Amino acid sequence: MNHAQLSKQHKISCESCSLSELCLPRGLSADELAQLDSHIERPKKLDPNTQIYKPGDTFFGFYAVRSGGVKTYLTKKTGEQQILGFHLPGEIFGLDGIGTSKHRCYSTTLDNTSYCALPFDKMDELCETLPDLRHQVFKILGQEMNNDHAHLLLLGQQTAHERLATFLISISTRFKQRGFSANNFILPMSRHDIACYLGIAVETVSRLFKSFQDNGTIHINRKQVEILNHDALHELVANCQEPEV
Amino acid sequence: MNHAQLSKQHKISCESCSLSELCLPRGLSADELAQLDSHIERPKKLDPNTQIYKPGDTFFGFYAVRSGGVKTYLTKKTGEQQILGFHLPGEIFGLDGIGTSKHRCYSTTLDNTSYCALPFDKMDELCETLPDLRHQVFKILGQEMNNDHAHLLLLGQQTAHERLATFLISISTRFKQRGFSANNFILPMSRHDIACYLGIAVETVSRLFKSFQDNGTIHINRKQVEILNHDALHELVANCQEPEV
DNA sequence: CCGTTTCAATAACCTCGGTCAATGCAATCG
DNA sequence: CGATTGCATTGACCGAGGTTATTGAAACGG
Repeated sequence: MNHAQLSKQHKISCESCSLSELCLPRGLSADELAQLDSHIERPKKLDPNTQIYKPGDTFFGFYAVRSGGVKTYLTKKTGEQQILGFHLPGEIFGLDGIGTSKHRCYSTTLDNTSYCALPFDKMDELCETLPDLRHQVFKILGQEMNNDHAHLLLLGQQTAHERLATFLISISTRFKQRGFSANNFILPMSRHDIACYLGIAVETVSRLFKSFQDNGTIHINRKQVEILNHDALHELVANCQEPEV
Repeated sequence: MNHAQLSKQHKISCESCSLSELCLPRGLSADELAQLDSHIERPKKLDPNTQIYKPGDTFFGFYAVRSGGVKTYLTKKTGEQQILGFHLPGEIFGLDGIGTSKHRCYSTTLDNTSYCALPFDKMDELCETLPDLRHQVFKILGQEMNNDHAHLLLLGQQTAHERLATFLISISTRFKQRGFSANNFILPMSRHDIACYLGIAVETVSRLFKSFQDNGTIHINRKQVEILNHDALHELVANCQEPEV
């Protein structure tokens, strides 16, 4: 992203944002959007590996990734991380601590990253007068919960193969939603981060990427992934996920 | 629980409920409580192992356990369960599906169980006029999220020993909050359920209970647990949890 | 451009905990 | 009360994946 684009970005509103259909404004009317918009703090640009908040910090409110990517994670006292989620453009993060008014986890950029922000108090006020926004907030909290539940199923019941396949499918799907190729993309996170998200060792991630490559399912070079056999990937996860209802 | 107690229970309100400080009404004024109360459907009594809802069912709203216990879980296509949570008296469940208006998981009683219920639509209406209730709702959603996050840390980063110790401490703490003994209680769930919650095999649960008993940490007979060495249990989990902030 | 650092890949080894199978033990019921 | 059923325990075995150590390959900084 060059400087011209960036400075232009600072002037944009939710209304003109290409991510609005994936983000908080989804489903709001023009009038509602305008009210929301006026309280949103416009993109802040951050370097890779920058901490946005840490446990104990005062809860702020909604953050929405605008470009780049963010990881949220917990640590054990010994330092090992459990990554709770990767957040791509259009996705909301920062809601942990909505219950305690203090953050419980860490949040760190993966890449050059910019995000928009909406303080919880403003959101709360708006919720009083804008039922659609209130519903949207519940919806986002609900999706967050559903993501966590799927992640619990992964960590509790899936083999390492299944976990990595699930992960690749999830990333691929989300890139596609954002208008990028579903079959050719660059992983925004390190092997270490993938391992911490999936609850396996880095070495296992390496071995499995190699094994997926050896049987022709994917081609991978560093962070560049090409999915060669979409069906093979889906077969791997066929029996380890929630049945469709 | 005998019939006299039960029929008496049907007449009670949130105001007179001994669990209200653990439950949805927590922190509400008398007036707010009255408004909330009028929309709450009073305890329904269920047999053990009764399904309350399943994936695909229309989302109802808030359920609060009044007596007994409830488990919520996902399944893989092959049938294996991942238990997402055990819900003791005063705890809220049923919020999965708040995002999609359809439930995503199963919910089943562990025991003879009764619960109160508040339809989502009523809650939503009340949220418009009762800021305290709205905050309480956000708080409950946040706690739910924090629980899930701690559970993710457990499944992703803890050994089987640590998982079982964490589990025992959690149950013990929650019994204590409810006015029961922290060191002598009856597990409301089967070995199978414990295993599914912790992401380990039933056999491992048995072996670990035995090993905890052999080194004098606990005494266990079927579902009856006595914690003999509280400190030993806490030492086991000392390094595998989120540091206090 | 080279030395340093960081991240990823590979290999050898080993252990935790899963799987399979048999047995024990309680509760339930005809 | 003996038979049945379902849950829990125990033991033997073994393999997926963790651990440790080494090498390789980009990225970075001077």
